[in-house]
Amino acid sequence: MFIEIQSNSSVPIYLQLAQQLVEGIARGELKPGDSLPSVRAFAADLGMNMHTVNKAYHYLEEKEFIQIVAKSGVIIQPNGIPKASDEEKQQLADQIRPLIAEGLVLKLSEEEMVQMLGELVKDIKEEK
Amino acid sequence: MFIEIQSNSSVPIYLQLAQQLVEGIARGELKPGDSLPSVRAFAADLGMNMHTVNKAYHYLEEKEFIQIVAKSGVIIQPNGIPKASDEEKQQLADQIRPLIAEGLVLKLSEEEMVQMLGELVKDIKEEK
DNA sequence: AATGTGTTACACTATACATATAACAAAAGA
DNA sequence: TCTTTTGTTATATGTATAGTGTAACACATT
Repeated sequence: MFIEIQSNSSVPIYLQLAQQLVEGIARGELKPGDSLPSVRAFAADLGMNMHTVNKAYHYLEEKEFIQIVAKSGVIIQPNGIPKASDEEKQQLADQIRPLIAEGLVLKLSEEEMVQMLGELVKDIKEEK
Repeated sequence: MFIEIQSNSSVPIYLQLAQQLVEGIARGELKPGDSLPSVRAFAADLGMNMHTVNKAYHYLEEKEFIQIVAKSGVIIQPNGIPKASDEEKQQLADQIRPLIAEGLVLKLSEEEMVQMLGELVKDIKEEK
């Protein structure tokens, strides 16, 4: 699992970390029950602070993508991650909506945006 | 042009305003050359501060969606907004990517995501 | 001449982000 | 049992963003 953090990005590094772990799960590289590094070990590995890793972990726990077992460790949701609820779909739609609107303003057709989506899915699923 | 600001949202209100103006442009409700309210009038109308409206305007100017004519007023890009450059497409893709990954983790198929996209396009384009 | 415009400059509060250090209590391993 | 490791909690510091408030400036517009 290779993590790349861009310190100059406007995306907070705890979020970058969480998002890349999500990609790891999407790619199947991180499977249910797999354990993640301890907050201290991961922080040292990535050259960031313990609390920052901890924040990424809690962000993912909030989404129920991982389980944090106090004083033991962190694992990928062992029972598997259930299919998106209506609420989760709505949340995703709410976040994508302004980006779609921007695409429309930039005169991208629906077909072009569908193609972009397809390329992203392909790119995420590719082992790299 | 009806603007609805959710003060409890984690999305900054200047961004909410900018995004809804973008939707207005995408919908064709705001056409090239149309003038926007002054920062003071808009702020008073929306119950927010002048600087907050100003921030939204500069956000849209940065994207070249509007033109700010100093000491005169603000208008929608009069020459029309050009089609997305490769860089703009890449920026959009970078922003959508983590959302697609999350969708995949939530076991949404590519088809379901394409359908979601289609519904968003339809919804944005609808006059309401 | 008066009004309206975006701009700029302060000041202030609140929150988010990130780091640093330290201590705690319980699980895990030797 | 003893030691290490674990996530948790607490305190502190510094930086940046968000949002509001007030005021003045210079230039267009009317």
